[in-house]
Amino acid sequence: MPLTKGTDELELNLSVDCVIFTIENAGLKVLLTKLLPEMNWMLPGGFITKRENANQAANRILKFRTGVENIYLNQFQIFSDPERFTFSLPIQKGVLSEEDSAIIEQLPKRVISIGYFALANFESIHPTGGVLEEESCWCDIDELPELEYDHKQIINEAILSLRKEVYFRPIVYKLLPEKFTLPELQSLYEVILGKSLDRGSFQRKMLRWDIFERLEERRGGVAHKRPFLYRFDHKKYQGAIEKGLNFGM
Amino acid sequence: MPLTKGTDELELNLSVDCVIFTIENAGLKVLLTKLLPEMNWMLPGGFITKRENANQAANRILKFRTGVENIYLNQFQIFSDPERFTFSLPIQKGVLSEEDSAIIEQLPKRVISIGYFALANFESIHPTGGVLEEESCWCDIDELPELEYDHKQIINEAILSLRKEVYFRPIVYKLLPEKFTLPELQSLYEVILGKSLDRGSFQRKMLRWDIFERLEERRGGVAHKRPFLYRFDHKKYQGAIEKGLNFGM
DNA sequence: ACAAAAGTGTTACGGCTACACCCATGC
DNA sequence: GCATGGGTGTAGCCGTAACACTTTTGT
Repeated sequence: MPLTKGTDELELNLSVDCVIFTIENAGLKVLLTKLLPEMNWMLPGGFITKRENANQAANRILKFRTGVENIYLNQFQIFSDPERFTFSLPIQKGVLSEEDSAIIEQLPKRVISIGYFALANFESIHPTGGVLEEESCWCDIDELPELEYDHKQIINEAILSLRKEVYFRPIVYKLLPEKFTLPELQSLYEVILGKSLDRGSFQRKMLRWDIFERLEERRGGVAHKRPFLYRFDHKKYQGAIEKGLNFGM
Repeated sequence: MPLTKGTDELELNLSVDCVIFTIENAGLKVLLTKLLPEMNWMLPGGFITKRENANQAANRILKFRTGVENIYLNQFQIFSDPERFTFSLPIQKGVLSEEDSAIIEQLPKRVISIGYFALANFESIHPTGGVLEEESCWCDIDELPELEYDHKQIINEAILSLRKEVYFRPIVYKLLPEKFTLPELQSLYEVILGKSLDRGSFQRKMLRWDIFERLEERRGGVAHKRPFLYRFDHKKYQGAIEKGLNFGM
């Protein structure tokens, strides 16, 4: 697959980079990709096309990388340093098509990037696609490798923004499957906020918000009391918003 | 003064627009400018140059428009609709220099803009400068005229962002002179949040935060008890931050 | 039976709201 | 003296943290 459908359809100095978060094994991970084996890991991203806005570009890239639509997306910052984009891709005959090489040589020296973060449920996502048969992996935020460009900075800013957002909006459930237990939700909050929470207080706080629907089912297969399953309830959430409820942690 | 110092120094599809807030007569105002009499009012803004990042551009524009440096600035959103920039400037011989006309004809059809809001103290600002001897005015946010491009939308988003920010960070003092009274601070909060607050509770909350230094002086010339003057204390603020104090309203 | 973890009850504390009261000032 | 508005005191409510206790399950 060629890098683009044709240079003239892209805004070559405007890109979008996505920090896609997920939870796996009680750890907060981000999706990284490697364009070529000789390059460092980087964030999934791409140029904005001439006929879409930044949100549309981010959604397109997310769908391309994860196969999932309607993921939670948040535009959190712009990275506009004149020197941030130092394109180190080795241009070798045989690795890139003639067309792609020509495109890369035409790229401007300066690209500003719009940073998005996304929340994805690990089970429902299958990182695929990407250009040039590239690799991709979920990487724990405490074990980031060397990254291309300023992508490490982008991830760090994304984590800060995620925390800030989580501190006053109940968005973390988007990292979980449709049905989840309160202990699972709590462990999620603990990972993201980086501190432990009291179980009793946490449960009561969540239930007082009254935005989750408690199901009849319980999670089985555990060597202790089986916890109830809950599901996010959009109607209840809207109602709570209208009442001016405060979701602060 | 010509529009630019030379087209090749600008990123012609990247602009910055500033929503500069101030308080006057107990009303929240924004600074608007008019490039030419035939045009609608618009936000102060400009293209990013090749050697600066977005923050530097916003600071440069702010200094140019207000004469003040180190104003509080917050990058709050990007406006990237492909159709948002429909340049309606009437190009007439005699109004624009040959050079400027040539520049405008070269402008790309699409410009994305990075939205900033700024908080300025009314007394210390003297809106000046601007190109083409243009007018400028402070306009109440409840009485906005027709605006060029999508600038009305940008202002509305800026107001929302300002409120959000104010709800959990004590930044409003930046709209006041160095020394201010608690009632002045309260009236500011009331204007921005759009609701009235209890005086007693408000004062105690502010004092509990312990980020303002109470001076010996009082505000005179009033037909009632003279209120104390306060000053924002950066050291105390840093201390409060480190203690994890919550500045929620 | 026992360990492990879910779920619930209880208490104490702190912040917030609402209202009352007192004080200082200019007219 | 009086109206105006700043400053402070207080009682009640509510959310929260902390901890103890009970319940349910798999081994």
